[in-house]
Amino acid sequence: MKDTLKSMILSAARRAHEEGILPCSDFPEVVLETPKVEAHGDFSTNFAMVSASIQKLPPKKIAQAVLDRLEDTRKWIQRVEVAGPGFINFYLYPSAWHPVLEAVHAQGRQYGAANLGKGRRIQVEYVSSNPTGPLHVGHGRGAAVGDSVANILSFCGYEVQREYYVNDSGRQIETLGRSVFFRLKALLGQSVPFPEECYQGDYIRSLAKEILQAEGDAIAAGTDADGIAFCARYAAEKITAQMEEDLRRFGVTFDRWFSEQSLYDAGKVDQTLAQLQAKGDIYEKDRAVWFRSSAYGDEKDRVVIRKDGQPTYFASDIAYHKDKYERGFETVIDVWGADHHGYIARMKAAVEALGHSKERFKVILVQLVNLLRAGVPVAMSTRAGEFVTLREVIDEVGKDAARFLFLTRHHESPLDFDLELAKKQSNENPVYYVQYVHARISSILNKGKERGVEEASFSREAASKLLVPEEIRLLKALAAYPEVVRQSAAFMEPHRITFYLMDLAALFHAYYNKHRVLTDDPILTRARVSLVFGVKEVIRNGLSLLGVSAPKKM
RNA sequence: GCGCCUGUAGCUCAGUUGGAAAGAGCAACGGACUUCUAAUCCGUAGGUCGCAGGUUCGAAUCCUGCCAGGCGUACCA
Repeated sequence: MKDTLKSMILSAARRAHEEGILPCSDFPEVVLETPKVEAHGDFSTNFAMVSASIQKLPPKKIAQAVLDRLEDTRKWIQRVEVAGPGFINFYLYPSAWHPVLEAVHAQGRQYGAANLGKGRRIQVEYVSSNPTGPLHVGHGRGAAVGDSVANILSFCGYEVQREYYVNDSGRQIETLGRSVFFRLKALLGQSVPFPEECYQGDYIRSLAKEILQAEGDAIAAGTDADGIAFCARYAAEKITAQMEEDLRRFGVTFDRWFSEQSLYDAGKVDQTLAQLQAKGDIYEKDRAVWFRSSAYGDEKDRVVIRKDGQPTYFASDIAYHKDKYERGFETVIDVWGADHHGYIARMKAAVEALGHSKERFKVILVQLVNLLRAGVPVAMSTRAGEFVTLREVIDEVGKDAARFLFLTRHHESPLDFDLELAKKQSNENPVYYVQYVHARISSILNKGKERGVEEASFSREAASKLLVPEEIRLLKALAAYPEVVRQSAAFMEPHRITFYLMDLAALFHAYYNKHRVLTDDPILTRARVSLVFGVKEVIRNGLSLLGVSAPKKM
């Protein structure tokens, strides 16, 4: 609809030019927007104001010239006016909105989909928490954002792969092994000191107990080094499996769990460093090996091999990203916690040094989550093993409420997550507000079916009965959905969907309270059933992009 | 010190990428259930968009400089 109006405006302007009223044949792109105030019409364009400097004419004069030459072949426009400093405002007939409903009915689950991606391959990597402890709330936000971005991109025509990078190598895994090993020793009755840098949480003791029961004798008989290595492998696998299960319950599943260790096993870290070395981007200084990231915009060079000979995390991360591009992804998206933002410049530098455009690497930074209970901050410290796990949050407030609340903020603003609020089944909790629309409409449709109303049918005759302002508002909102999805994909901002759904829900609840869907007039009833069915479809579609269910009953 | 993010109603936050008079929810106050789900709705009240300049027809939005908060600034990950 917008596109049709845009081309109407442009051809009117061209005619004005041919008639010699507008001197210049150069026209800006027509931007149509929905005014904030309903009194300013259904659509509005600043075309005349933007053209003013090119045409060297007052905006109002240009607007009038365009307005006089509009050819409304579809009979949509009830009234056009020049307003304010030179806006052209369009007031449409209710019938202009009826085709929207036809599109929603025809496209169903696909309504709102776009083909921005044109099948291009894109990878979203998210969560990627070290397998040294359980997932906590902060990871939950990253999971919700990453998963939703993946859903949205997939809905918009990208071929999306979801990946979890498992840091199953290096120092922190060794620390994990030692932590479990020392706890196990203690269980064996040996008094050993428990180093401060080791993980303190209770889950370490549980793991030690498990190993003791299964492999206790072998561990006791073997060397400490073997014992630590065994504990490390066992614990990392076990924790990874638990994370996978937690995420599954959170509605998040990955196409691939990518092991950091596998990069070393396949010699890919060495290969990658050799490639950079061949380009002259690697050098030795102070007995360590450095990557010349400052040549690619980073503030300084970075160590890739420490002087003790051990590669840094960054070294394998470069190899990992090289591997991603070799797997054929055109764009690679990493979802990181905001505390990693200092890492972006060096990773971008690495991507560029590997010969890929920086544009092909994007980072979504997700800000911290402050966990509250009834307004009081809940203390969290990973070191001390005091934290609220994602699993506890899911158990306490449910998957839907948690995922929805994580997406009620722009991902770059910090989020207060209140456990009590999340559990509240009231207006304070937006997830129920939106889901309630779906449940209410489902209920209406059931009642309608009992009375013999066909739910999914659309007819132009019936649709023409949709005339009250609340109905037009709903139709306009449905019409806006595809644009919201596109923007959400373009900016990788799922919260746009969340806010759209809350707005649509508000419009529906207002309509519901003012008008009855099932009336004595069969044609009007059919029209309204058809409308609310459309609303239900869009609510369900939107919620599914957020990974939230759309219940038929509440 | 430098870098990134954030400052919008009492609180929590949106703001269509530069548009018209600034938008919700919560909290406060007053109303609406014999009706398709009241987990809902209607109404009232609430603002120097951190501050100061600049860019132009027009700024919460872009630029510069301050102020405040968070995070980062490892041969940790």
